[in-house]
Amino acid sequence: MVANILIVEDEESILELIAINLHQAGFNPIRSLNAEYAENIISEALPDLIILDWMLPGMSGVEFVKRVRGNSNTKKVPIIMLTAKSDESNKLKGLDIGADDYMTKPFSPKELIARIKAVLRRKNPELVDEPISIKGLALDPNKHLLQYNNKTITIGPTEFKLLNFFMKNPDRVFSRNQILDKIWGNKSNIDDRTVDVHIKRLRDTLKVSGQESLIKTIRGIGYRLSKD
Amino acid sequence: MVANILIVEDEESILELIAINLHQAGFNPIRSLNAEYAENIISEALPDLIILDWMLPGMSGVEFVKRVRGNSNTKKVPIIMLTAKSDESNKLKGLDIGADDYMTKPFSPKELIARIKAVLRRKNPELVDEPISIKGLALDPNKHLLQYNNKTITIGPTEFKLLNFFMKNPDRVFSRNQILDKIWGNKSNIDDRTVDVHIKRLRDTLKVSGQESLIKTIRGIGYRLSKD
DNA sequence: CTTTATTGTCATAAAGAAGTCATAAAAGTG
DNA sequence: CACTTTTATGACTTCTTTATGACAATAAAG
Repeated sequence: MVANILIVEDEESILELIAINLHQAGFNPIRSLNAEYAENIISEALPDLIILDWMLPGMSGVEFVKRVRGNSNTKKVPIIMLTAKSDESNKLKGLDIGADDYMTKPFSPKELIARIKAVLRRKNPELVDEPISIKGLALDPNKHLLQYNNKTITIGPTEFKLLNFFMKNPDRVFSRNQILDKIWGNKSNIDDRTVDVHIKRLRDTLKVSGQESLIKTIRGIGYRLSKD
Repeated sequence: MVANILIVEDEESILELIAINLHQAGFNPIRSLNAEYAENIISEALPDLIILDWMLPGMSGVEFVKRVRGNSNTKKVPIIMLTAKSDESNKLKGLDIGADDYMTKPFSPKELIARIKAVLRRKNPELVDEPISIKGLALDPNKHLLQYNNKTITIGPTEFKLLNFFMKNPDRVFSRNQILDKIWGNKSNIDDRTVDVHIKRLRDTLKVSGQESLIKTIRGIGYRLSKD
């Protein structure tokens, strides 16, 4: 449940600085010194977010964004652009061509982390490791702990991930395939119906809190958690 | 388990002043008059924290921080920067490039110690030698003593460090690799599973106090100590 | 230089989870 | 209501992960 963040930055010291800060913030940094190598990485496994320098040797940042956005597999990956302070005009251009946010250098690592979290919260809420509470159920990803009115509930790994996902995306319906993608990863070739079984197990787990119907079945579509 | 603190400061009187104060506070000061020598020291044995003057002959403090942060072996070492009062702008720059805290000269030794402890508490809580007590278990790092209701419990060195670490970081889950980093040091190439064995030994040790399940297994993730 | 403690590793046992499937149950449909 | 489609559930097997005991190497103590 750790977010993989691809950093594309040609200046090694900055690359490393960002990587260290991401690591300390609990993310998994993936380093790339140029856009070409970054494309290889992406084609192998989709990162959860890309931090991209505007100025790159070879393929430029703009070109890279265009290509990422142009490919249906990768077009949804959030991108944060890094630009030199002077290039104010680039900001608009960057957002225009599809970046989700931008930052001017030099920036504080703290702010970078904050922006990453903001973007992830918007795009992939379940990847942001913040405690969340719904209907008396409190889930804390850092502590890996689920409590109901301060009483700890024993819960299995997959059920924990499932519940975390649903709690961070309340009131939305997800198909079994969407759930498989998010929880099992987009490479798995697992049966649709396995989701049913885990939903069942999650409901059983939640029975002790009387919240066994927290997750509703939307017939023909999938499942949904209602936050109130 | 005494924290080694490297001081990089070209003015000898200040260097000595800091060193003496650190020594009195129970730390182990290591002196360096310039960044180049400091690098040698670091390459031999990683200090637990670095106190770094901004203005140095030869390689500057900024450059030094960059290099420390740029090396994967040393990138995690906490750094406190010392700057002249006037250089307010440097403060931001220093924090930007990766310092953990900064102080303006002149400063009081007392404040310095306080900041060191604050940084260590944040980065390496287990190095701050303060007694701690959880669920009737009292651990005193200074005395290297573990007691349960005033009865001394015999405990091995590694198990002591482990318990100290967990008690200073309660309620948080740590992966085996995080634990290896913290207890064995980030250079060791020790097997993951060795952690299991030491957890087992620690649990055995704690059996006499009936606290053998103080440290919980979080399957697929790691281990956690619950403080209540 | 013995003797004793401590360490890290390994093989194996034990425990826990995961995924699949068959069948029951429920929800739509006409 | 009879029939079809979809979901819930329990059982079972397989796969992973963790716990444990034993051992050899090393360090520390006497």
